[in-house]
Amino acid sequence: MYTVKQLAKLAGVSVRTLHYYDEIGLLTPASVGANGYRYYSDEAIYLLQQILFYRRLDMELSQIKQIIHDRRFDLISALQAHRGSLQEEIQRLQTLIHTVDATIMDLTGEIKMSKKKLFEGFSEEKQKQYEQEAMRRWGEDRVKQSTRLWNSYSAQKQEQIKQEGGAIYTGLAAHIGDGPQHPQVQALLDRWQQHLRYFYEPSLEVLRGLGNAYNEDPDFNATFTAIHPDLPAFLQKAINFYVDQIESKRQN
Amino acid sequence: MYTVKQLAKLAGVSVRTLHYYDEIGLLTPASVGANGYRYYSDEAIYLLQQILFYRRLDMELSQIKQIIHDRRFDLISALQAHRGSLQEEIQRLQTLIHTVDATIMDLTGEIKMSKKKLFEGFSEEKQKQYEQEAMRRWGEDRVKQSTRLWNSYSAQKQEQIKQEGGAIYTGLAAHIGDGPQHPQVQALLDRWQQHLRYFYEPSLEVLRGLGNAYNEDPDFNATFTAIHPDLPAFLQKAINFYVDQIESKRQN
DNA sequence: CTTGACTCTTACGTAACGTCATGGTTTATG
DNA sequence: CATAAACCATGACGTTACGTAAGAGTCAAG
Repeated sequence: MYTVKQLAKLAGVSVRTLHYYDEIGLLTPASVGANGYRYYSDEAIYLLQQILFYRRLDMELSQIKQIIHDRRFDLISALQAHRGSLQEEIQRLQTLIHTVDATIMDLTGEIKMSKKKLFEGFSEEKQKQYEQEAMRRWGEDRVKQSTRLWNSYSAQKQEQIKQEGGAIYTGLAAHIGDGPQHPQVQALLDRWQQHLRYFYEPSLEVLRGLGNAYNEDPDFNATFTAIHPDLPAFLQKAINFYVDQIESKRQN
Repeated sequence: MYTVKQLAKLAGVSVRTLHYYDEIGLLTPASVGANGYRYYSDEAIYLLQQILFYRRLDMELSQIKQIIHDRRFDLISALQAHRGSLQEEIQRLQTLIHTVDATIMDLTGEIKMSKKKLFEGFSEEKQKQYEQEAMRRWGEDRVKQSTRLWNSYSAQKQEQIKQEGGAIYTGLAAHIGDGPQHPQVQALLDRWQQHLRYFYEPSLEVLRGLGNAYNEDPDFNATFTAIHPDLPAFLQKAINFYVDQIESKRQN
């Protein structure tokens, strides 16, 4: 038999918590003395540990109550449903982060750059729209040249190139956790630069432009976000670091 | 001038919300009539929209109050700090999901399989511990053979092999969003099977064992989780699908 | 003047306790 | 055995951002 204080200390919770759990019928003492004192049995330790386990998973006490006391309750389904809501919450937070990023960029004025849609673009109406801006930024002949270059590929080759582009982006997404300066990230940017040959002469200027481009174009943005919600911001940082690095090497 | 109802309808919030915002001094009416009615000016629309924007980012009203009313407040830093807490929350939820997964697996009895630590293992004390279990499962000579094989590589080659392994895992992590049955995932598992040649004869049985192994071994588990929190569960599903597919092909 | 739509303030409910406040009980000590 | 320290109890308020009445006053239209 344990008093509140003893059980609380054993389980590492507060006395108030035990009072509350008694109040809502989640964990009731085995007996109550004539003085009103709560006395808990050994079983309470086990139950409390279960409760604390589920609580750590962010489950609501009402649901824990069912899990613990209702034997017919389908625990697996409950856990799976809980897992689902955790996933949804993560999704929600990730879009929030994305909005915050966009807001920060908007405020710091790191915007107003080029437009370009690569592995899905270079075709149809959108292309013309991008072309105009690109011509202004990079000069008419370079753009026309790259368009000719692209059109010279077979449809199959074009598809293959697009896939390669996609692989690079997903590869970058896989290393988001490592930070933009990670060697593997820089290596992928190297690959990207090579990849850009399929479209035009891959200057660092163009690369930097692409890195900043997503912010102005919702479609471009959405493309990267679809791969990974953090990719746009990550890309920008990684490219900036990459280009700076190469440019400083050149100066030496 | 707008009454509460009018402003509420304009902004898509409840009257109670406006009352509350007035109460905490977040959005006060431009004037209050002798009858006690609140009258809001056009500026309130603009302010309210700002408030609602920050609210959508899950910021607390007290902080929004500072942002809106305290001109000296450092908005950028606040947003960055907020971004940080969102990130932390995501991290926390991801580890929760992982725990939930482990619990579900534990309950459904999808456990008790092999142990093996690949691109970080095959060295030192841990190896012996794994070896014993492996011998029981896969037979003594096969294990000894694989150990001999591994030791025959140069240190540099071993490093390279480990890196290749890592690349495959990060590749898999990049496709988590596509689901375990995605062609690219299956292709990566193909590569994995090839990769396993560096260690031993890569049977499907071994592959399936690896897929299930993470659950029993915290270290193995941690290795994959470090790459991507969802990778362990994802791997297991993907491998099962992959192995099933190949085995059914064989039968035909 | 009535009716309906609108306004106000007051206040409880939400989740899971933390934090007093007040008063009774047990245990240790002199 | 008296007293103090430690422990027990219940009650109630505070936390966040409102939702949801309740009760009462106000305004415009018919």
